[in-house]
Amino acid sequence: MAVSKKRKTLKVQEAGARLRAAGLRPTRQRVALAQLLGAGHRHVSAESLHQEALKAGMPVALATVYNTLNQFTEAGLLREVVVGSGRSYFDTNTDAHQHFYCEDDGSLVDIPGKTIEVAGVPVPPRGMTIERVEVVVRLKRA
Amino acid sequence: MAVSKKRKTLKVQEAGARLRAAGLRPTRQRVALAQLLGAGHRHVSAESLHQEALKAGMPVALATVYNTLNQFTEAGLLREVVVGSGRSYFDTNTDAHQHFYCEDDGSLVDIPGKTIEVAGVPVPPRGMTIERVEVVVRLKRA
DNA sequence: ATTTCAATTTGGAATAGTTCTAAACTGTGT
DNA sequence: ACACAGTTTAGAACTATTCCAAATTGAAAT
Ligand SMILES: [Mn+2]
Ligand SMILES: [Mn+2]
Ligand SMILES: [Zn+2]
Ligand SMILES: [Zn+2]
Repeated sequence: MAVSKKRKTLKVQEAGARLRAAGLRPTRQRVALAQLLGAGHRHVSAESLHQEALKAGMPVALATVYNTLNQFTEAGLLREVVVGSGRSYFDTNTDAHQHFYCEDDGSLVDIPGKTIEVAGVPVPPRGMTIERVEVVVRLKRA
Repeated sequence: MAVSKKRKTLKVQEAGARLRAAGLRPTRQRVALAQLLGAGHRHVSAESLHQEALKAGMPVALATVYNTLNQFTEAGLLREVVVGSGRSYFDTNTDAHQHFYCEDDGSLVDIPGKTIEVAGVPVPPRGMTIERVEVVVRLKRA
């Protein structure tokens, strides 16, 4: 029998609370997406999250998924990871950590926060501040 | 008076030689682009290089610029730097070095090769090899 | 020099990811 | 219940890039 994996989701109540805490109105759609994103560390694309919501019986427009992911990112609930032209992921883990990225299959794998050490980052040009030091370890099939 | 900056270009002869050395047929278009790219370290987008070629009186189709940049990259003459969804630059400096990237204006600035030190890169997942460790220092206007 | 043909170029169509628009809807305060 | 700013939505629009099939061309062979 084809056992369909069921991902653990947050309770509506908790998702709503997180949204309010971030200053976002807990609409039906935002709560649904927050529920899907809320449990565990995940890397999603707008398209993949959209599919997931539909399958979970929570219909949401793709435009809303984009809006929501951007709002969550601005609110600090998500982090955006850019790996290739046109391929950008949203990461539910907002702590400092890095990624393996495999160009062949587009997969993104976490490297725990304390693993990689970056030293010697120079002072930024006048009038600029460092927002983040991003390390992506690009992989190829051996 | 508006002094139009004239960028130094390679001689046709030398551009041709580089192409042959890389196993690429020195067509008129490829020679023209190689001339523009050949002198000094540069960061170009397909669109910016296309404009530059037109202004220099070397008409080339945009599709050809894309083809050529990709071929040059495969041949090891260029390196591709991905900074944001849809924004990818080609770098004439293929040596190991890193970049400052300013999201506000899309500018890319070199960080010399030996400046940043990355330690603790973990062993890649089974069946994969590390192709490159990419460090991008993301900046915001202060 | 002429011939030949695979490699290359080209303009336009096609694609993919994302944002925009303006009308419909809904959460929240009164 | 009412009002309205905030939100959602379908579809159009946009941007960067690749694909296509026809025309051109570099270089090798005669
Ligand atoms: Mn964004
Ligand atoms: Mn490419
Ligand atoms: Zn991650
Ligand atoms: Zn560079």
